[in-house]
Amino acid sequence: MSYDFVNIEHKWQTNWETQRTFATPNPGQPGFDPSKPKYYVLDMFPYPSGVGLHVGHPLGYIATDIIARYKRSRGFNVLHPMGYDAFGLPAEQFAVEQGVHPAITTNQNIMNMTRQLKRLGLSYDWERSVATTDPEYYKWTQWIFLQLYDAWFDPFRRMARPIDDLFTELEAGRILVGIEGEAVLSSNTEGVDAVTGLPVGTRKLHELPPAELHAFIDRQRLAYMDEVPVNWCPQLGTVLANEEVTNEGRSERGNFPVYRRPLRQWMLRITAFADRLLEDLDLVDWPAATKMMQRNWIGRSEGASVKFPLGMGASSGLDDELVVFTTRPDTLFGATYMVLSPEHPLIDAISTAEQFHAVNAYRIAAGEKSDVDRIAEAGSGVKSGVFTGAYAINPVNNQPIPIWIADYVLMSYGTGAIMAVPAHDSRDFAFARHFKLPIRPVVMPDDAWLNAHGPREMVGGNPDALRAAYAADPARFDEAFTDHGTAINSNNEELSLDDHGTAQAQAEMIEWLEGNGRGRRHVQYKLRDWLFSRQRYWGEPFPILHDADGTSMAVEESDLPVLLPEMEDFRPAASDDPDAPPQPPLSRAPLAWKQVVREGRTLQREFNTMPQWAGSCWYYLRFLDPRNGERFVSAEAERYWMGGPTAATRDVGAASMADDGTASKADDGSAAMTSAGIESSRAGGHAGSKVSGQVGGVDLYVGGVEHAVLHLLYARFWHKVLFDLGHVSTPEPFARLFNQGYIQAFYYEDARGVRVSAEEIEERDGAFFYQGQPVTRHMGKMGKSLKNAIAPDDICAQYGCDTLRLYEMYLGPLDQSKIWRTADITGVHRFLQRLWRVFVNEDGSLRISDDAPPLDLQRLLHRTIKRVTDAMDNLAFNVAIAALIELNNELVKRYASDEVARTSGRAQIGVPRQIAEPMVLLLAPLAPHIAEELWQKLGHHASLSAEAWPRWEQAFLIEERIEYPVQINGKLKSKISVPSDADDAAIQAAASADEKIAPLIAGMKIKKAIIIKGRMVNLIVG
RNA sequence: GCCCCGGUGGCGAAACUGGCAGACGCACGGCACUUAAAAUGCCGAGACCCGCAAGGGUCGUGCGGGUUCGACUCCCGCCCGGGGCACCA
Repeated sequence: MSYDFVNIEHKWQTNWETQRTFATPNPGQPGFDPSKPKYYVLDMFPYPSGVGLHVGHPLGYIATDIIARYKRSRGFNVLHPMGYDAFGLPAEQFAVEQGVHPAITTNQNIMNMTRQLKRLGLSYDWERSVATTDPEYYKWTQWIFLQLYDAWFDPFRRMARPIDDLFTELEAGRILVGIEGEAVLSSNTEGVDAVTGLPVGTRKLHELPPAELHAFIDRQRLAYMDEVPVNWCPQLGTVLANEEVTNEGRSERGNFPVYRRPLRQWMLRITAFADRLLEDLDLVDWPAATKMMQRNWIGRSEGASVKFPLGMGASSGLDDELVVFTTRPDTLFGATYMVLSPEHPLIDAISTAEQFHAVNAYRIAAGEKSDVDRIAEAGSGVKSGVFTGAYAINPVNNQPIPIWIADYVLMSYGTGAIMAVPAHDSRDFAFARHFKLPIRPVVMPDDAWLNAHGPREMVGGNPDALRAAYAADPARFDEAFTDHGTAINSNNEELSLDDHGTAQAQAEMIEWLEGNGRGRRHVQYKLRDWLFSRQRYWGEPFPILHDADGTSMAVEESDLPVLLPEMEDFRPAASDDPDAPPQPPLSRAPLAWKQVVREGRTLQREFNTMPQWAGSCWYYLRFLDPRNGERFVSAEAERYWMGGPTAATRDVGAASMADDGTASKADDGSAAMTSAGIESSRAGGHAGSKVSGQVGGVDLYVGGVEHAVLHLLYARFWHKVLFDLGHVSTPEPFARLFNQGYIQAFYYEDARGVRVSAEEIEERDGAFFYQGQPVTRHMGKMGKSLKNAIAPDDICAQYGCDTLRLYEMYLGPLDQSKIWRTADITGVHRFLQRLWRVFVNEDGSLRISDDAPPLDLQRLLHRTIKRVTDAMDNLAFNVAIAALIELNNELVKRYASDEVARTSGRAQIGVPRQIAEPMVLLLAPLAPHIAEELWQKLGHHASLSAEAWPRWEQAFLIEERIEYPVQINGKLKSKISVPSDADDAAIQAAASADEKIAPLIAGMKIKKAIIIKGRMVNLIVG
């Protein structure tokens, strides 16, 4: 009987489903074993695509399945769920293309993808499956949104707290309301009023009219509405988050142009968590590249904010000041001009009449400049700009300096204004040279730099002369000196930085600025708040109601979910016009949905929907308890599967965090660096497994690197809010992250550069043809757009999914990109065929003997167990498969060759059961169907998924004799075989006596013999 | 420009903590079985040189140095490829 994979695989997939083999009980449920440790292994869930899977998609799913099966046999309670991220643009666009309602296409696609995934034999607990579009799911997405809406960020404690606590803080006078309605800490030392002892212009709770109080509270929420410059994509008919816009200023989805435009939108206050999102990366075991991307995205810079009073020419009449952020406060004496971004709001107020025309012309030109132009300009180093006619006063020397505008200063970072220090910033240097602005050196470079960048005629000259030349005119040097050095020209009456190193000078300058109320230490982040609303139909409705007077309020928890209304026309209001107003499709919903009457007042629902990312921010929590109708997840299930610390431990951590936050100067929410709690857990070390043990969370999370910032940053943010509010027990959601590589394949382009179907390519004499026409071959990520996708269904039909699983894992390390070559499948397919044949006779009977296996075979088995086990622990499945092939080759050699069959008589000789059974168990996570079938043939009635992983015994790993390579002066010359218990002297004697070695060392003196037990011998002769 | 990751036979790749480089697979060559092919099994194989042969020698993990008895592995300086960030003050 040959290896009939079609029937075997179908049989076992059906069996697993009907026997509920992989259904995983929660604590307290029947069948739950509390004595076992837990292991939560998770895939990034897919969106249900209309074209289905290609063989690149399951790469990660196969890997997690192998781990899930392996961990089960290692005695863990394994949680391994799968679901669908079904809201969002792709699903909606597919529905629009098909002209079918997205609810229908989404369900069809989910069914198709589930069928495809089940065919791969993946051991998911399908009973836990969720779709983010299910009202029973998005009810809780809305509920979490309300947690954000009903929370604020307490800068004292550096954590999210219920909004009601804000009243407490107002009553206690710890929080005050500032001039512009902003929150001010009473501990703020800046501009304190001499009479009240409080910051100037601030008011306490009882001084506020109710409407202002309401507006103030709304502005503190973690989910708030604000009019901000947003990314507006008219062709998608929606606004987009910064993370969804490419560097070229186009939409990540669809590649449509995106325009910046002020609109009132929902925002989530992720910036409040910037420092914790940054610090806690040290707690998790993630790929270095992914951590790096998150760090870059958060973009933390330490420095100072500095106030520059406006001076001559300023027409505002106010005692205005210009605040800038700098990472180099030590160079303040070198600030010879200032630059505002062209969008800066102060420009109109300060520009002089003579310059107004030029300023306006520049502003318009800058606004029309495309992002591509700006990038090109940045690359070229050419700077454009215009003088406003106004001056500011440099606070350290009271000198007036001109204020320019230029588009190399971005409104979206810092304050949209800079102090320019041309001597020590390359952009300012280029600008100052171009516009002949003064360049004042305030940091002396080292001699090496001066030599490398000085005027040609001075190279190699006297260092003193070079220094003098630099101090006299840095413009003679070919670039700005931007490194640390020694301060010069940096003294005033109260401050002398000269001769101090940069780090010291920075500290002294900040001290001076703070002492004189001219500035303060400041940490700046690139991260901006998360634009959370979309003008699309296929998303979660906001659980928010608006009153006619403009106030908004939360939908009652008991009224959740707010169902997405049935609509025939769900299409977005797409347009080519950048100035077209956003028109959320829900504004066209039936009146019965749009209007809600509460306490006699008619309220209007929010018409925006949530973005794609909302559902994926917390799905890993819903899997823990997917059918819970009372809570988003039960506390018990959450604590068990996420493995968070016990309640007692957590209280200690929270207390220390509060103490530290209170003690530090967390004035603007950015100054407090590290909390004691985080510092101490960080001290636990950097080794992955140790750290993940401490932090809790998903034990292994596998997915593509494309989510390095978007999904992973958003999910961490939500998780931290839920953690602060006491809804989850761990500070981080994903203890260990693994990014699998992509599957690449050849694709083909015809003479016009149009891609043609890779399936229909013919190869002749190394050239490629499509329908007779020559085409060129390229390599790229497998997918629909390159027309090189291969469906797993086809491979399963032809070779079986065990073969597909093995092939994908055997291609190479999981985190690398790999090239798919269907022809190469034959290698692993042969392995399974040979395995089958060595166990099973042609008539289907088993070729197994109950004889004790020979010792050398036992040793090979135990070596294999060790190798496979180590490989599994390292996710090195290619190595595990190689070890199994090697063992199988040995079995074939001994028990299946024609020679053996002829001389011994078939069925008389078979694989010893003591070898066969452990081998089948080792194979089971990788190729589960054939393993189950063989296991059953071996006489077992239950699924092998309940069997324990084979153990290797040290005794079988020890050989009687060890073969030592013998080197002379480090060069391999011979090999000797020595009893494994031989001591060094015996080994050396054997080596010296070896027939190849003896003549080489004859008459020489052995200066030194290096003998590494069990490894090698190296004789040093002279 | 800055940051991260990588570079090992014709190809995909192994190599624990510095200890026999190339396990395992593909492709390839030879042999057996076969009318033949396929399939299957066995054998061979890093490159170069010497030898009829058995065998022997030299070189070899991107390049150049260094540390070490010993380096794919550690250090310094380059080259190439992939990815990320990119006027972020």
